[in-house]
Amino acid sequence: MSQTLVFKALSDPTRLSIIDLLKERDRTAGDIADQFNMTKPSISHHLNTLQSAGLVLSERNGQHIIYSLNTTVFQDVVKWMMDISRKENES
Amino acid sequence: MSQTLVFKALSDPTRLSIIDLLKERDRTAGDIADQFNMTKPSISHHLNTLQSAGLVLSERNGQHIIYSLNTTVFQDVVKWMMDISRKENES
DNA sequence: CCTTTATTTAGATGTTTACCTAATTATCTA
DNA sequence: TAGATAATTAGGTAAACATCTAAATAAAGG
Repeated sequence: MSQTLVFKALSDPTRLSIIDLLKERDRTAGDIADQFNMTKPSISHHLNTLQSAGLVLSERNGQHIIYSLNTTVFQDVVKWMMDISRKENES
Repeated sequence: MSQTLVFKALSDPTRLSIIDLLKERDRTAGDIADQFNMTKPSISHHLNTLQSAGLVLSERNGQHIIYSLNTTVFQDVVKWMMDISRKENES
């Protein structure tokens, strides 16, 4: 996991909203795009950014591509962050 | 705390390195700049980005400005992330 | 006060990013 | 296999970002 890549993927409001949607349930690309006032290609680009960072997974199901959260990467980031909260001089 | 602003601040390798340095101990702006192959104004800009996101705090001490981590914001992000790991359909 | 040291602000420039429209690829079904 | 539907890739543009040099601000010390 590239730390920078993950944070870059999380640094856009549209992508954070996509994560919120996927938190409820897995969704197709079109389903996700319908929730936004933005073209499908733009959403596709955002999904690709999230996937490149390892934050989401995709699986084709016939004509549809279903996106889901990859929670393990979130857990890795949590570990890194908790380690910061617990600073050297406080450990 | 603006989620997007925090992640944007974390999405740069130089800024992540600055956080690593501050994890060891509080440091002056010049001390931080000395650790990088980059001009002081550039580092100053990065510190400003981190501070705007609430990730670091600064305090003037005579000629020096001392930077430190604001761990509470990291903890807030951890909470948000842990909530994602624990998805609706799994709770 | 004048000089030195520490740091930031301003202004300029090349690169990256987010978005759009148009075109392409992949799959399903009649 | 032709037409419809789902999604991505390609190409272009405007805004944002990282970096630099030069100039400005702030404090310390002779």
